[in-house]
Amino acid sequence: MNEEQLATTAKALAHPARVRIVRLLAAQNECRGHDVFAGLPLAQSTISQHLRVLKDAGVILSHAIGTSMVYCLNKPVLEEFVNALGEIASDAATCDPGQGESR
Amino acid sequence: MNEEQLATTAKALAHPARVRIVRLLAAQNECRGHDVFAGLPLAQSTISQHLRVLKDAGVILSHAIGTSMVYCLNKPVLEEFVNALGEIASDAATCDPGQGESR
DNA sequence: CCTGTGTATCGTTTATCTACGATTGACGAT
DNA sequence: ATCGTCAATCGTAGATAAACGATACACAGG
Repeated sequence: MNEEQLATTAKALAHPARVRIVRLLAAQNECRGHDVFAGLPLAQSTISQHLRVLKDAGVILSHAIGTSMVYCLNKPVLEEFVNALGEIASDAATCDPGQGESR
Repeated sequence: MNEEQLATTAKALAHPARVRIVRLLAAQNECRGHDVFAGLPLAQSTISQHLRVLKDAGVILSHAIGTSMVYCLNKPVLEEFVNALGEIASDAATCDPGQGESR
């Protein structure tokens, strides 16, 4: 996974509301739009925007069912991201002692 | 890890240049400032800003050595992030068939 | 046909991010 | 003292992002 892709996925997760959405979807697996709208203290239009960001990044999927929408996590995408970062983290040696100085 | 923390770390990783920096540090483990500056096609001041973002988020650590700086990954922070996301991903069931529709 | 429901999109405001050059300050070497 | 190096910070311009209300649209039910 290249830098662009990693950054794109990270960016999608770079807002508390979107993390919350992702958690909601993980917990419920297949979630009605209405439930998402009800699950956050934000305007419907704002949440819709967040959903779009997540979708554009490929983090979630959606399909219409009747008159409403169903959202769910795109598990493979999330997993790839986690794995790529996990590799980076495990490549790194633990950092030395005297660190915290801010100059 | 709460939504805020997850989002904060994700935000730090939400730019290709910063992902690149993180990879550099993972590869070299303890990296001179000069090497970071040389490793990216950006102005020194810009890179310094990116380093600060990463540092503020706790993703990297730094300390002065002589007249220059040394940067390294804050492995535990990265690992926590990866683990938290990994849990979310594994909580989720794989998403159903007919998905891709954009309405 | 009118109405309500569920979502997406538009338009706007305010805030944050990105990038750069220029400057600053600390330090070493000459 | 003067100069060069290293890195952070300042100031600024332009690009994106976040939030909202208002509006639009599709569809279901009466």
